[in-house]
Amino acid sequence: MMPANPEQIIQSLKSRGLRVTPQRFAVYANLLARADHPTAEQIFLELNQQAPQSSQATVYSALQTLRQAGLVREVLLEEGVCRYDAKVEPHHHFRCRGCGQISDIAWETFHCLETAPLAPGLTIESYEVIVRGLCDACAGESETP
Amino acid sequence: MMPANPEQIIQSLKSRGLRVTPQRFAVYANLLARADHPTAEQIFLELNQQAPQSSQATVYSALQTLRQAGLVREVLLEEGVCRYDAKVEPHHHFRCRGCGQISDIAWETFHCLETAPLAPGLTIESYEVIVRGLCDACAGESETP
DNA sequence: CTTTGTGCAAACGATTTGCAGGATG
DNA sequence: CATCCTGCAAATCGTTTGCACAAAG
Repeated sequence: MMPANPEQIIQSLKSRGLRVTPQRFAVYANLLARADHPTAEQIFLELNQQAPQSSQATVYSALQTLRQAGLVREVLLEEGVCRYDAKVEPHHHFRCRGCGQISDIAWETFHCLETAPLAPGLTIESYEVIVRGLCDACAGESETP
Repeated sequence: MMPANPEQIIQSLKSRGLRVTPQRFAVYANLLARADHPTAEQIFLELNQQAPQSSQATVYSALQTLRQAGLVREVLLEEGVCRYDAKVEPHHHFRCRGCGQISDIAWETFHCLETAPLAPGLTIESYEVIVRGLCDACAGESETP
């Protein structure tokens, strides 16, 4: 992976034909630096924790732009919440029912479509496995109720 | 499958300890009769097409109740839209990028977890494969642009 | 008769929009 | 210097809530 180099971030933006603005840079850099899968609002809050850097509308618009440029991906695992992920290479997700934490699952873990031809007439562009359950910590807690 | 029998619907509701009201019955019957995966609003509109039968709030509340009772399942494939599905047995989904249509994929099509032990410490409760691409019709349209 | 569901309208949270001013390439 | 981005506040969309009335068991 090895992200976080400012030069690389700027290059990524430029290579997609995007203007490099402080706000857009900040949003993308923040997302690259995080291992969780934050919502737009979480990014907005973290960016402006020290000093105001970016308005709400700008964070939303930056995320849309980044998504259209293919630098960022959305993750939809909960009702009414749209999360974002700077890791665009294909991978799967696990969501803990207890704490809501979302973790990545390596792509190589499953090979679903290689072996199973889908319904005829469907052109497959991508797929993803979503796993739900309890993480280590949450499973331990609910063990002895 | 063979749903749609009013008696069966009433029995399903009762068996989960739910009161059988006309509105709740209508919401569940409508969902059972549909092959698509409608949003709450779509159900609301279809129910009230002929004559007013159920208010918006009641449809939402009925769906919540049915979901808690395990008679209905939510399907999250698009940003900001929560769809519902009366087919609660495990299965996968395909979403067409062109028309947005969602179709079911039989559970037997994939067997992901049987062969792949996940990360240690994770208790798996369920999983689902989400496939994206183009359906027959949409693939044909975009063939010669 | 007690409990639970319904309808309405107002409240709500997340996201989008219109527009004027500002920064980027 | 033309284009695109930002910030603000208002608008919008889907969903939830509070409360009085009505219906189910």
